Amino acid sequence: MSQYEKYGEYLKNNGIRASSQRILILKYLNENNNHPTAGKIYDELSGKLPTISKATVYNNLKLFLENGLIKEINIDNTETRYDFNTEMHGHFRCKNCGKIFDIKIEELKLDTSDFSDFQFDSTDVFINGICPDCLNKN
Amino acid sequence: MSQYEKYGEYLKNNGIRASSQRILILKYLNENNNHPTAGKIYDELSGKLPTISKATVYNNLKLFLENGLIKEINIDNTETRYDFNTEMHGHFRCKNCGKIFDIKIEELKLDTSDFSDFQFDSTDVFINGICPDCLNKN
DNA sequence: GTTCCTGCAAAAGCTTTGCAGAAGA
DNA sequence: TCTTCTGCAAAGCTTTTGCAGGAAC
Repeated sequence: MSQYEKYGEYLKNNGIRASSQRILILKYLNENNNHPTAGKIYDELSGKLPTISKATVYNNLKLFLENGLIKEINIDNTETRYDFNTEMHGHFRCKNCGKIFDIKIEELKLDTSDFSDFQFDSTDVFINGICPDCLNKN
Repeated sequence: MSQYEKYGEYLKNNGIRASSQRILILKYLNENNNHPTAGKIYDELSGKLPTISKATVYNNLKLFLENGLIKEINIDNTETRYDFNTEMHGHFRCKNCGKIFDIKIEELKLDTSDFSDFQFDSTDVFINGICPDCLNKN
């Protein structure tokens, strides 16, 4: 089975029709752990499939998100980033250059005494700071 | 010293000129722990000071943020929320109604072995889920 | 008096939506 | 064949910017 077919199967197993656009978007997210924005994904895929539109990218990212295939990162207020990886990790964001680094979480304990009737779906940890490259420049 | 003068002093102590607009914005954030958006703050203040503009609200929120007077919450991708409180707590957001609740963090331990040369400025913990009110409705 | 701020309007992003034609099952 | 998706363009949001008049110090 080709890479292409593999992603198609994966989509169908999740109840999503397998269009070539969807396969390309999913493949990109899986192969590039760069926390890309929708715009970045669009720019990259335009090279391979020039007719693809931004609306398709946005609509399908939303669809993947609703089906739990990907994760949303709202560490920056101007644009949403996406992440294929689902294992528990935090995100460090450099205030200066905007680069994002994965950081492993060893332990997170919340006081849930007032939240017994709440349904918890996901937890995100965001760290803001400055990366070594930017520290050296200043 | 009046409430008004108190906020003015607070601003000056932080090297910021004390305009009536700035005092109102800061006062609103301090007295309302609702994690308001810029739009919400503008709407509320328009009642007291009809001539205030959205640009002023946005510009001053940015200014307060840069000076560490307030905190930014990017739990939702469509709009930025603000928080006067600086003590360490997480934010629970209901996926259904969008309401935000403060949640106390007992412990957070990160694996910083690969981050020794990074400067850490702030840490945010966001939890997504569904609140009891919305759970009961469905 | 000098500097900085406000308010207005317009612009600049990111994201969503309506609809006709095309592709998937 | 029937349903669903794509691509285009336009619209809808939040947020930022330029500039003349006004307020703070």
